[in-house]
Amino acid sequence: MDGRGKGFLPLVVGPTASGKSALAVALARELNGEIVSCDSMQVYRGMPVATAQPTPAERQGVSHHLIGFLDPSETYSVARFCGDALAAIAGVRTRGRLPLIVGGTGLYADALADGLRFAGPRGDPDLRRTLADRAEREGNEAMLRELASVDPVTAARLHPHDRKRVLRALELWYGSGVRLSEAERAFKPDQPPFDPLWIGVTFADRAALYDRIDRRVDAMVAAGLTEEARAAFERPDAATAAQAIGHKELFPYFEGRASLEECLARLKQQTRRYAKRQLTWFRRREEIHWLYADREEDLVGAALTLIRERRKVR
RNA sequence: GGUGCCAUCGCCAAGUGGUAAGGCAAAGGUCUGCAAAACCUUCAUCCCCAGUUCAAAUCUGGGUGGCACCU
Repeated sequence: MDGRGKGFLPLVVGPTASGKSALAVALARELNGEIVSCDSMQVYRGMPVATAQPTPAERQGVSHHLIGFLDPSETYSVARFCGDALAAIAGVRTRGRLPLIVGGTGLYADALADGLRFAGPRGDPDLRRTLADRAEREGNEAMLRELASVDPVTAARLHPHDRKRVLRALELWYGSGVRLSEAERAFKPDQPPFDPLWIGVTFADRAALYDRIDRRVDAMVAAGLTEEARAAFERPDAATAAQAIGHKELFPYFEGRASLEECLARLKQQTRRYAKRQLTWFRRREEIHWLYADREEDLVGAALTLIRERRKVR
């Protein structure tokens, strides 16, 4: 044993622009660690500004994993992330270092920390498309009714407008004869693979967070966001990458339908809403030790204390 | 100073006597192989005062504020 326990896994989470990345780098330097990003959009290449990937200067020599390694034409998913993250973590441990998970994609963080298994049936793009076409013609209500006849448990908790999830459940049933409601249980392992330490970073004052977001968008523009977005506009990304906030908001400007100012205002607003959603996601995770960037006099010190105390206990 | 028009939630905006549409924004929430996505919920008694009326955001008078034009 190296004294820190095989499965010890600190996770730094929180809304965008809260200062997660900077904190993580400081921790990594202090603890001989490497960073494993937990961000569904930073995985992509060609959008470093929009997704706020840490620059070489910001990384301060600390190794970062799962950032900018994937072509935007590829789709990504929780399942792929878990596989990639597990491999990255193993690599960091091999080097005798401490892996630090950092990122704002709550679903990914949860899935990784809880050790969700995705050994079951994969998605079926063709079937998915067929179902989507049917939903278009027959309506959401009809699709939900159909789901109710094969998987009443899942159907009961879904709203008819939530087409994405209704179709996903149907896809699973028609593709593999598995009910989503039953597959769920199989995902969670009895023995969690890690001993996670959740550290949340945010601002006690919501307005302060929103202000940080606005300023960061301005900084992105200064760093070349417009040029980056124009490239994406001219060569549209596929599936997952196209969902990122940062490029698509500027498209109306390129199309001459709105001013740059209007688009940037929209971009800031979308980012604020995203931060709000992140907050609701993480808030329900009670184990998170929250640190408030606008309250804490020494953020890094506070986080280090949390980590060292946990190690002592073990 | 005069004349005219206007005054409904943070913004836009329906409603011309019968008990306040809608959109945007905001807030709260959901979330298990697209999650920076998708979805759900909540959110005004109508500028103020007086009057007419069974009943007024809707009519009348006065006040206040804004816009336009005139001197």
